[in-house]
Amino acid sequence: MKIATFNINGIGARLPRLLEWLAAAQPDVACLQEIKCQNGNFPVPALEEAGYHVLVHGQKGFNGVAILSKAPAVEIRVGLPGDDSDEQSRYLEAEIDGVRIASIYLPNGNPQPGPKFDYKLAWMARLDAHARELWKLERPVVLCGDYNVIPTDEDVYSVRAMQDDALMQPESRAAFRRLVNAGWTDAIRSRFPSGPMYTFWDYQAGAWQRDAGFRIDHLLLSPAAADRLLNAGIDRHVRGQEKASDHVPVWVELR
DNA sequence: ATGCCTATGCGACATAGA
Repeated sequence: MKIATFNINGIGARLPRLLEWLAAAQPDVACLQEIKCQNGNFPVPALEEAGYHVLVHGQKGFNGVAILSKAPAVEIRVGLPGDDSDEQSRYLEAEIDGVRIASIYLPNGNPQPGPKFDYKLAWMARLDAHARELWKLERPVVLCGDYNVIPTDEDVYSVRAMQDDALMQPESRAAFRRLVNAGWTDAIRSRFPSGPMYTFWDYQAGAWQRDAGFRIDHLLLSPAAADRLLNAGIDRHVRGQEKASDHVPVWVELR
């Protein structure tokens, strides 16, 4: 079972690239982030024609997450619990082939300090609380998405260039560590323990050409899922295509 | 110190991203 996460940065601009990647990579499940459209404008027919069931949690203009699956999916949760006043579409959870899977678009948090950074940290605390509930299921769970956290200095092309960014503030990293250290497996670091494993390259200043990237898209596996881990990888080549997203797909294969 | 680029929207620039 191949499960992927892909921040597509706008479905309107990315549909051709997404369809090409689905056809080539053949994921059983694809968790998407930043679809940037309302539910009614998501191209469900084109994706169904490509062989996928579709769950969408959209929003006009910004944010928005979706889950595509070859097998039928049961929608478990729309939106992250813990704050009824939160109207941003950043969390969608489904049960697919006996695996609980979440598509996560964690707030960026810039500029910091400020209200956006406060929202990021509050959102991470809510995610941590919900992850602990999922943990209690003692079943295969995959929490995947754009976490907007650079976990360590090894995950960024330049610590100095990014030192004031919300993505690698000590508070952001501590919150991510608190989540992972509860017992989740960071799939990419499990497979590739060291070295740069970037998942994002900015559109600006030739970041892709000079490999000025960082690792912010993650798949966290519960013990029952980690026991089934066969392989993990990053589809770097996607970033070099015309009209590419600034993120690339990251995936795991479970037995 | 800032912009660099890209996507979206009741567009003709502003906002958000990271």
